[in-house]
Amino acid sequence: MPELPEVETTRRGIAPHVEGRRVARVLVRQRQLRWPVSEAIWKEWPGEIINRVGRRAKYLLLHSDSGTALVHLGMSGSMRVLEAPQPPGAHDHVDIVMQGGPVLRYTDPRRFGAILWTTGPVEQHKLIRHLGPEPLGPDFDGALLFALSRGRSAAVKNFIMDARVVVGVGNIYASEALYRAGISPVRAAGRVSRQRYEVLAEAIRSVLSSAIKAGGTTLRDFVGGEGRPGYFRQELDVYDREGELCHRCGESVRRRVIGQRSSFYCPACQR
DNA sequence: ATGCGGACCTGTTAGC
DNA sequence: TGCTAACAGGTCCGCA
Repeated sequence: MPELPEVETTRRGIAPHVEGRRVARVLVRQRQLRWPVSEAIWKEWPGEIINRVGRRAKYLLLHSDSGTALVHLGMSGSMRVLEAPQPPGAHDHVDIVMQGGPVLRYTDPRRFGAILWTTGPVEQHKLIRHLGPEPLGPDFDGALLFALSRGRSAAVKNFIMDARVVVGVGNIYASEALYRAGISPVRAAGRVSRQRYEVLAEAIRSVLSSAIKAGGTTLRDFVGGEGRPGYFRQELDVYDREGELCHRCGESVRRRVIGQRSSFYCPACQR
């Protein structure tokens, strides 16, 4: 699924096509996603102008005067712009038809995503309010990671994937950032020094920024807002490279399950 | 408060 | 070739 770079790629891809345009109608073919698609999505949204496409964590926020659509892509979702009509495939659950023609098509085979409507301040929404800082924003740094990690016995990989600590770091980029920082993914979060958290915070920022530049990572089926795959896969150092050679030292990359998720690391470079 | 496991759902691939 | 099991980019929730 889309982690932060893929969601940001989607945001940048769709924004120019929908900002300032009016929603003509919304077609919901499959209402049952992680939660049922909000009724307001097809009852209240049509007629509204999408003023701005924002993002908080992995949520896309389509702002209108009377409310905001929250879109989450789950594990397997994508949202892209169709300039010309195309017949829907099996997992094309929702079409947002814009006045003048373009269609925002939401696709999600596993249906772990969500499309919800909210009025009132988005930052107070139940799914948003508990979230930690944006990793590319001003409130995230090594000092924060250090402070929040004291006394915590959980693996540092799980710690940086905890959205209350920092948002947007998913399974791919957690492994990649820990590799760049030279920290073992299984090390207890509370046993990483302040100095090493500074390095890790910078590694998280750099890997996410580079992935955004590449249009995200496509492992199997991700496409961005313009329908194109992301090219960061070529730049991955460890993720999905079990048995292949470490780009830095030549040791073979290992896979290990941590917190029920596959993790990849170099046993020589990461301590 | 923290940490863990289960839940949601479908598709692809590895292994027998 | 065909069946089965494992695994996949997320994250909420309930329990210990």
